[in-house]
Amino acid sequence: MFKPLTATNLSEIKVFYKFRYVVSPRVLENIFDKLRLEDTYGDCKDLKVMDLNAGPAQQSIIFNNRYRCKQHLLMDNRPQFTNFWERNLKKSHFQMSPQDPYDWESYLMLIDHQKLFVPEKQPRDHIHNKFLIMGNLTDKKEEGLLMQWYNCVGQKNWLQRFGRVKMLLWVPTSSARKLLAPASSTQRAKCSLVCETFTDSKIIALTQDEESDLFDKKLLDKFDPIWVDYSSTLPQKFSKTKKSPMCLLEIDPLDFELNKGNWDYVTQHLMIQKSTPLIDAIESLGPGATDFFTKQINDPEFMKRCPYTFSAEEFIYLSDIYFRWPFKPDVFMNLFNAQQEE
Amino acid sequence: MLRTIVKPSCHSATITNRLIHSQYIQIRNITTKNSVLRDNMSIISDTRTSTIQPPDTVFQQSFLRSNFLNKNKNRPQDNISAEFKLFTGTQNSVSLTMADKRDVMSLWSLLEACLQSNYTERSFSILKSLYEIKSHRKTFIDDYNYYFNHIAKDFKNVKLMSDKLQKDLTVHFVDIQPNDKTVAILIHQTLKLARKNNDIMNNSTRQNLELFFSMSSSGFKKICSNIDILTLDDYKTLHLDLDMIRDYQIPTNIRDLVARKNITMKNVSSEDVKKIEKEHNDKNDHNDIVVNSTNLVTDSVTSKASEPPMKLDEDVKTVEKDATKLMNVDTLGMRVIKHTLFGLSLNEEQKEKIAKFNFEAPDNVLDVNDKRTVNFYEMYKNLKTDEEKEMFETTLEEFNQNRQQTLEVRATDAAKERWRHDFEEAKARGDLSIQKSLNSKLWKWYTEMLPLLKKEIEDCKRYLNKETLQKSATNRTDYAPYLTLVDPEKMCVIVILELLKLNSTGGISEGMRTARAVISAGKSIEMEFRSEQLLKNESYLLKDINKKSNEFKQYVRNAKKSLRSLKLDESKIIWPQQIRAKVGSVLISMLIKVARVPVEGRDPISGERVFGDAPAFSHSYQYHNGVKLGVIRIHPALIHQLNGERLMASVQPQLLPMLVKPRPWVNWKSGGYYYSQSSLIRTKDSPEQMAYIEAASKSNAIDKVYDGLNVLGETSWTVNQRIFDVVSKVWNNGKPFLEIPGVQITPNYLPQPAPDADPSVVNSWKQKNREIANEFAANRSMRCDMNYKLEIARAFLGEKFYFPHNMDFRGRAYPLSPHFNHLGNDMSRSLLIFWKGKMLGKDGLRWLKVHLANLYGVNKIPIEGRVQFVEDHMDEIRDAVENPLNGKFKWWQTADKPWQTLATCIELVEALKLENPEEFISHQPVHQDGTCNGLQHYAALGGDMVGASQVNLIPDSKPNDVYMHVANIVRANLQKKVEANPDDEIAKFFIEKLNRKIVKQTVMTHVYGVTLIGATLQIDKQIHDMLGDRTLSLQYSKYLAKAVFAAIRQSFQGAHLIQDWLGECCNRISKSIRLDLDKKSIGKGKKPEFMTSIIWTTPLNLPIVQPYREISKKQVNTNLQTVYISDPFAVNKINARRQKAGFPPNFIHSLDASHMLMSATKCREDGLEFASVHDSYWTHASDIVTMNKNLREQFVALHEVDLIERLKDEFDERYKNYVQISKIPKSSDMAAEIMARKDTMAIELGRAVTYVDELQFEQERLALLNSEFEDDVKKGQEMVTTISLAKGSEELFSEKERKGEQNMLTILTPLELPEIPAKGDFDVASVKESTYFFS
DNA sequence: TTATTATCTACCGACAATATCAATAATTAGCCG
DNA sequence: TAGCTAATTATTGATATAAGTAATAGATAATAT
Repeated sequence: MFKPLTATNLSEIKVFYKFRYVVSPRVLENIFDKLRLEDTYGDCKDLKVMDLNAGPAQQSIIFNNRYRCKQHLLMDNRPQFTNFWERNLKKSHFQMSPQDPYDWESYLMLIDHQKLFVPEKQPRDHIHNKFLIMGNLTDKKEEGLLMQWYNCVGQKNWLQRFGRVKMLLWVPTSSARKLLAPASSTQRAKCSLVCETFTDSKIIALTQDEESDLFDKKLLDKFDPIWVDYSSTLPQKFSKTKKSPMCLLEIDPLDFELNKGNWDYVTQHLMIQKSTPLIDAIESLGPGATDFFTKQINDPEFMKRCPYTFSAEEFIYLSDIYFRWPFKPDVFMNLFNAQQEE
Repeated sequence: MLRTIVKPSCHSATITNRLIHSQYIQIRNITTKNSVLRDNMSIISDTRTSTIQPPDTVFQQSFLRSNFLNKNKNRPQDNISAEFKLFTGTQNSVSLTMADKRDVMSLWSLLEACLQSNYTERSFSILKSLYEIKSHRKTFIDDYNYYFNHIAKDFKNVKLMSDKLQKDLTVHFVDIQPNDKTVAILIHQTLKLARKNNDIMNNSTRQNLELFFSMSSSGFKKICSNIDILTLDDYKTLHLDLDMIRDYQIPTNIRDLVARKNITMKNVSSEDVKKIEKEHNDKNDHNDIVVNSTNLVTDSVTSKASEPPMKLDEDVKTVEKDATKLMNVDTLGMRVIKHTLFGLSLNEEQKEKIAKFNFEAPDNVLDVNDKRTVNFYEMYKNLKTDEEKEMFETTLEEFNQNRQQTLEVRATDAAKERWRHDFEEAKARGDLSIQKSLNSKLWKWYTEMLPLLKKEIEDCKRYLNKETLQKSATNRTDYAPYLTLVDPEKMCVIVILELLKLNSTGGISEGMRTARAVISAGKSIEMEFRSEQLLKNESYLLKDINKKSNEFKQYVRNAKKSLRSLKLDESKIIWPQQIRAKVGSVLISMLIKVARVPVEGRDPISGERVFGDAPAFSHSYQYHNGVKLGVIRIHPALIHQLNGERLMASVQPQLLPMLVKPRPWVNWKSGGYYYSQSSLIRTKDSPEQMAYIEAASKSNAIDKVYDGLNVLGETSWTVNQRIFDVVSKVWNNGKPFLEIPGVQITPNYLPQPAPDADPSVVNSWKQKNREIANEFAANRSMRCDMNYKLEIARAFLGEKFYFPHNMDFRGRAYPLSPHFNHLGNDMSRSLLIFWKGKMLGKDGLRWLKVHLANLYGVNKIPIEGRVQFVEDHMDEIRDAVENPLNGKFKWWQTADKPWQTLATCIELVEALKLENPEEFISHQPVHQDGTCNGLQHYAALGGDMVGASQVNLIPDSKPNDVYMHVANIVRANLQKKVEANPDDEIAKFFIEKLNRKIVKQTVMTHVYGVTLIGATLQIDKQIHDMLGDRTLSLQYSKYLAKAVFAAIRQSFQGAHLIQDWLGECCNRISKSIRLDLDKKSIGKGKKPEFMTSIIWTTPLNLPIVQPYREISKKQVNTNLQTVYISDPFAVNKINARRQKAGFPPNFIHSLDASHMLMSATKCREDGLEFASVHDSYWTHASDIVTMNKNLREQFVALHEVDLIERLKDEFDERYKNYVQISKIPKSSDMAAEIMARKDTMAIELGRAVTYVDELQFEQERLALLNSEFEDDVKKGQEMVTTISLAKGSEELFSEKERKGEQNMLTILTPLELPEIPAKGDFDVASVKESTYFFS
């Protein structure tokens, strides 16, 4: 049992790098109550946890007190936090890594080279029951990394190569809104499709603010999240720009099989003109796409619909058609374009 | 009834909006259902009123030094004077606010379009809009005249016409007075009607004419000067038949034509013609060859209609150029050009005439009947006497006049014919050929697109005629007037060529950016339209003349020739960018609809090959850094057909080298090509720049600039065939050679990693492939560019040609024709030689050798050493000439500039073959380059002794090398550092490794204001291989960059002070505001936006306006997508950073440009051929000594005036009543005073004082001071404002004080520029004796 | 008014984001006795 | 048909987009507090 950090401890941290962390033990306990991780990890005695951008690590402490997992690694490369650990977590049994969670190399190093943290590889027929990823990406700028982690689920690489590894991520509420936007929502974006196609994502908790107000009420009702007050978070003093409304997502990867390259290409291009009827938008897949798709789909009503109304399944259907197109352009062509000259 | 109730306008509606709105209401009942005016103005949306205003005319009076103009006029050869002109407020257009100006421009283009398409009603409503723009009123009559001239031709009688005018000017356009042009229109129409009704001598006609003549106060002569209105017949009738105008009232250049009583237009007796011909010939003192030669030329304008379609196969085949065939030669664009060149090949008669020349040359050159090249250059070279040469050139010139016209005007026709020809040929061979032949495809697209386009044009016309009641497509309302201007056939051809040309541009490998495509397509249409207009205007004056009379044509031609150079005041109308985009997109979307290509693919499931057809183009998007980018993709199948090379289509036929001397520059819009309009200055659509140039042009202040540019344009060139042969051999080989990359069909991408590979692996794969794609694209574009160059060179083999020039905004000259010119790379330079040859002579031979050494890279040793160097390498040189590619030594290939080296080797060896090499006729340009020209000017300005000697301004026995010098200083400084600190590893490293090359780029770019990090990266590029580690090498580089900066500062102290002074001036000016600025632009309590750009005039009076402003872009809807384009007329605050960074280099460049132009003029006076590449000057070897002398003298002449002082004087006056924002310590007395005054002001006003108030008070004070009444002046003197109190604050507080102090008060203070730094001891006159100044 | 954060980084020739949605302005349609 | 409101259409401004952020580091402008 490691005592949760006190306000005095935490006041050592001066800068939060625009991130936000829940530090109230009570709120954290509530959250874990709701998560019911026991259902997945049982007694947790084989559970390994990777805690990315762990920050003040209050959540890690509460978690570990509760579940006593086999291995718990905190990763953060920001001096405010690593120094804080140095001073306050010396006696904990956390494994601390000062590497950059942003850098893919950090994981290769830890797992493949130094073998300091080696998760078990499990088949994809169930959620991984010995490996959990926790993380905090609450700065808006980290949205890119969040999307990449989501993408890793689709690619089955990075930490997701070990199986369907659950992720508990604190993310900006605005990002969560995009990710969870259902079909026919105006918020629907390509990343919503990533989320819907590759994961089962749920809102567990969120801060109440103007961002959370923008969430679709029905959606929130469905998740029935825990409302977190800013008083249970750090930093306490913040300006408008550093408010960082945030939201905890429980992300369970799904089992799926598909040609990701084609799928990416099709979704990306169609979602550019998401409110344009398919019949008009489809040609942007390549010269002659209209002819081929119209013939293959053979459903004028479908062609009249707009991409933002399509479900994940419908996009898979479209990317299957794309796959069958003999004259399809190389989906990687445009990845190499557009660089500046000397 | 007019609607009288105007709804209250909304908040955001600005002045212009309101204006438009009210007009709309006024005009409603004139136009029908559709509101034309809304349409008129719909492209005008952003309506902020301007705050860019040049100083008003009150200021201007005092600015113009009265003696300046006279002085200049009387002594055109005058040296540079310390006087300057400001060109402010001299033009109405300048004093327009920018927003108004934009409205005017938009309306102009619309007016032009509507009139050309005869939408008179609509045109009239546009006129009304123009009339409503108050600031435009003064010149409104010109617009009205334009309109009136168009509609006047439809009047049945004179009464109707004058009634219309009467009504317009009294009812609709109150207060507008007719001017001389209005009168000219009335007269012309009256005469025309009279002629038709055969009552010229009728009394009423005479009465009408007399009445009209009396309408304008400007006098008969002025009225008669409208040669764009009055025709030759009119002049004749007025002068000869009616005797209403006198001889001297007729414009001089056509007086001769009119005065000849015996020529009537109806019947020209053959005797008369002979007489004329005789007179003409006598006058020119030509012999019979020339007389005959005149028949070489047919009047192309008159013959155009009746001319049979070109027969491509025959023409092209008969005059096959005798040169190595190039790979990819069979490309579209070049065929067009070649065809036009060949298509005008000599007919039998012409050949005969040419054969009459007394050639002394091998038969193959002579025999024009042989199916070989007509190589004018060989012919010319082989003529024996100067007389014959001169005669030959005259003949060629006349012959080329028409070829030039064809080249500029008929290129699209030629392309189209070519396609059809290829299609028919392919059809004859069967379906397969059609599939294979690119041109056949293009023809098919063309035929399919044409009906679509015609239908669209019909729709547009219906819309414009209000026939259609249903809503038009929203974009059509904007583009409709413009789409009806150009022949649809031409538009199809243009848009097809445009799309093919843009393949692989903008970083897209199989396509192009949509934005760029639509805009350039629109621009091309506009250019075509403009060119047609020019053509129309040209023949206007003579349009009534009987065209059938064959003999008379010659006469006409002569008249035209004299008129050609006289096209004054050409169209200043430009289509708004949005219109270009819309026009372009409608055409492109049509092409996308019809253009298809056969394609081949593989069924992913069965694996079978599948054939089909697909659109050749498709519209799509890409993401670039998460940002969308519209692209037009080209189907890979078509890309394949283009064989990996970009099509040659983009060689805009209008912009090739010219076959005749360019039209001389006479004003800012007139010069260069004959049928495509170019502007003196390459303004980036900046209205501010244009306004100043126009003002300068109108006041005839920049004639010297024109002179200089004309010299550059008159230099005649031809292609160096021997180099061409070598280059084409290398080219066809397809392998990399020197800087020519090898042929590569597709990039060799790395295979895709497994889908579940680690992200880092995927990323590095992407990264590497991106690099591969980049390199591939770079190589291809390089090869493409080379291909252009070679193709143009090939087309112009044996031709005599010229490069028309214009200037960038600093005054540096550039050829108008892209790709192939003397500013190009080593290869294109080597392909160019002077058409005229000059005997080497003693000096020439020597300089040819020096030149060779310079090109090789041996240019840092004394002249004699260079001569010696060449003499020591004669074996290698001979080897290079005998066997350039497979010689023993391949010496030339190791040169700095290999191709030019080879060219010079050949010239030298040829000369040495002669018994007396000094008698060799040389065509090779020999260069004289300044040693770091920017620093030369800086040193002269700063009077630096050390600096001046390092850049060879001071006579010396050997040339100095700045780069070496700087490197040495750096090394010495490092040495000291090591002595002080033996552990300084970096210093030690560089003491060992430092060389000239490492510092060269940094020294060079230092003049351009390179920053520390920029220099660091440059140096890093040089050294990172030595160190390997990236972070380490950057660390080292930064260290050295600092050291280099210090060293430069050390040795060019004076120069540096100047540079700093320029920078500080710029700082202050760009943070200043006009006292009388639009107060509304200042937000409540906010700081005003800075709008003042740096403006100065060069020693040649060219006004230079730095165009750096924040750009504001808007999305514009087009048929394909929205495009994001900037509105050039938007009023934006300046970009202070760029203003500051750009000013020092721009100022220096404006000086070196002046130097060049002055030198050019001088050299031409001395009879030299002259060309320049900014700071490299070219002439014949024999003339180098003269040129060098001229260069030095002109440099001295330029710098004899203290140019910095001149600049300061100019700034002081130009920015006289400007106010800058500054900070002073709160603790100072001045601050206290200002605060106190502010408090009293606040009490006076009863509220807190704003910046606006402060400005208002100061303005009041100045107004009082300038008042006529003594009382007021006295009041003004007594008045104290916060700003008057702040006078002198800049000098009062030093930089340090400002930095150190925490508590600062922001104040407004009159703009004051820092004192000029003291000049060093260097006397610029010593340059006259400095041999190595340029070498 | 001051502290933090974003931007930009050598001149010229030279060359470029876009779809969508919500809010608001402008225009048209419709209404009635 | 005048004069009003309702309905429709056009315009404008804000926002999201993708998804390694190649390296650098220091001055300065812009923005938020």
